[in-house]
Amino acid sequence: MREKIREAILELQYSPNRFAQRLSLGKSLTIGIAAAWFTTPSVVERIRGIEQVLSETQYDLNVYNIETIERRKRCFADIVRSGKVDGLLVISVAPNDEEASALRTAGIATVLIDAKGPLFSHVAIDDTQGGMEATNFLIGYGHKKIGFVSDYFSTSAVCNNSQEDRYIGYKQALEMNGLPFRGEYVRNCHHNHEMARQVATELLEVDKRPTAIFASSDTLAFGVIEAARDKGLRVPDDLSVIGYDDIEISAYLNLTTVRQPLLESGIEGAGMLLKALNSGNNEVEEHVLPTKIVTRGTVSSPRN
Amino acid sequence: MREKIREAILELQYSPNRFAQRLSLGKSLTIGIAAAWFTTPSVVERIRGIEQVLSETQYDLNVYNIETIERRKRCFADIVRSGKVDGLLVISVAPNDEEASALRTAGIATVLIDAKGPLFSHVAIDDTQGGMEATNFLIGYGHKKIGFVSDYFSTSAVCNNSQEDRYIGYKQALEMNGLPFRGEYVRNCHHNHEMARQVATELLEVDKRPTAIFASSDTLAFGVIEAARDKGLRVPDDLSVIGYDDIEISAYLNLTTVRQPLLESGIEGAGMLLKALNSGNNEVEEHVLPTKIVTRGTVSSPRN
DNA sequence: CTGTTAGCGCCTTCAA
DNA sequence: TTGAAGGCGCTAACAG
Repeated sequence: MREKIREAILELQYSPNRFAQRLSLGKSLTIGIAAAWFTTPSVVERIRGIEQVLSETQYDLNVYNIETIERRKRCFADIVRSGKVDGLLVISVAPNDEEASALRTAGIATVLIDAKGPLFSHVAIDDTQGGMEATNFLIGYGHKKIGFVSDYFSTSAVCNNSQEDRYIGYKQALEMNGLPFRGEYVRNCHHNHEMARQVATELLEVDKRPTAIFASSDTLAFGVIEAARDKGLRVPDDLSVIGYDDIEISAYLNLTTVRQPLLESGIEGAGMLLKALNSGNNEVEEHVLPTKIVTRGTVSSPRN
Repeated sequence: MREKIREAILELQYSPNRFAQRLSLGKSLTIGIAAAWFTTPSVVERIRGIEQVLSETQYDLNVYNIETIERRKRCFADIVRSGKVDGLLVISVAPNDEEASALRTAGIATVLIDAKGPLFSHVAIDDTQGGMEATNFLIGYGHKKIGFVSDYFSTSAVCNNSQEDRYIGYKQALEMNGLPFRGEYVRNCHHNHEMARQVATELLEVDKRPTAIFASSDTLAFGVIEAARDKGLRVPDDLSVIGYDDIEISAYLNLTTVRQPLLESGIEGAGMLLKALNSGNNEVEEHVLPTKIVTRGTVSSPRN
């Protein structure tokens, strides 16, 4: 008799109406991704990992763009109120305290990717470690005057601590190796290569200019290289440059850089969320993914 | 009395349960995007345009990834069967006849972006025109031996005719200007710069090598430039190169290229879909967006 | 203009 | 094991 039903299901191509299911179950059967997903290719790559996992699943996927602070606020508020999603993946953004507790009390399982927060499970990249490795890598080549170029820390709208963590790693590496920290070797700018070019130009005019620069993203690294080119400095002969991210174009431009496991971060994050959703428990789990140096052509030993 | 209800709504923060609404209305109140959205930055940019429009709307947004032919099939089948979406935006892919009529009979309003199809409204880019303009641009500089490098036409999984259209434009421009078409000036390869580098290398070894190459995408153009560099040819002095797309990195690399209105295509497509959804009529509308040449540093007059 | 009711399609509980 | 019924929250049609 069960058999008969099974046959009928096949014959009629029956599949349950999701909307009725949701209404009846009081669940949305949907997972949300909140991300500033148009700002950088890396976010897209993480989303790709998530999608890879969730497509094997019954869950629908809703994507929310939180590029501006206003949209971000609206998005979180909406999510809590509407019950649109059973689980939420937040990429490269840490919800503030208010948002976090709202999410928590609404019982929405939440996993942070590329961000940390005390209330939520997260899969973060060890940016401090990555920054340290990058700096150590330069030191290993014999550099002693090492500059650092990064975004402004924690831009208000959408932020995690990755920029700052890389900076911390940079400082730690200097310290570990008994190298002095010099404030004028550190520059911040908005996140595009043109701005990086400007600040790098200044940086290269400093007294006892750096022989190597660690840029906290590949995009910035390209600006640094432009600045070097402007001044007639050859890379890596006169100036070594290491980036961070390993975006697609970096291979083409032969940039030595620090790669973070983007796809994997999405896969892991989605896996964690699924587990939480299935088990119903919401212990906070912390995963930290390692970075890896990709050696290409923009780092060498300093001359003289 | 209406007033009382309004007050209560505000006071209780009431908002209707979307799932119940959907069930009752028999509508999904959702718009789907079907795209191979991880393959190229341009797709992401189009999605961004769509999102910009739809975020002002009551519609939810569901994104479907149709990177492989199998997923594509499953996606369309699922969409028609499940009634997951009221409207569908398809990016850079033309549904085949079977899929198209299924969509049609299921009454799912569909708009194609960067693709054409007789059954659906679409906003397409005039790639033939763009290919013609690029070629004419080179001819305008005095080039007579012009090569063409592109993807293989219509890769099976996910395709529109853009590559082929650009090729047609290329041929038309030659013809219009009384220039001979030479088969050995045309090369196809898979879509990455490494492959382009290989075929361009061959192309540059041809008897009476081209003095200019039109690459049907910027990524391929970079491969062409690499090939030129390998052979000690200077760009643009010894070889002019024009690309297509104007992806972000092209400005950085100073590539002369053809820009297509990516964001706008998303905005327009979403607008058309909304209009169709609201009016209920499903006349086929055809929008064609123009391309524009971005003059930078990789094209000059041929030497001697 | 206000109030009531049936029904959307499913799941869960309880009765047979 | 199988069947019947109530309810999820809303909309639409109808009655007062």
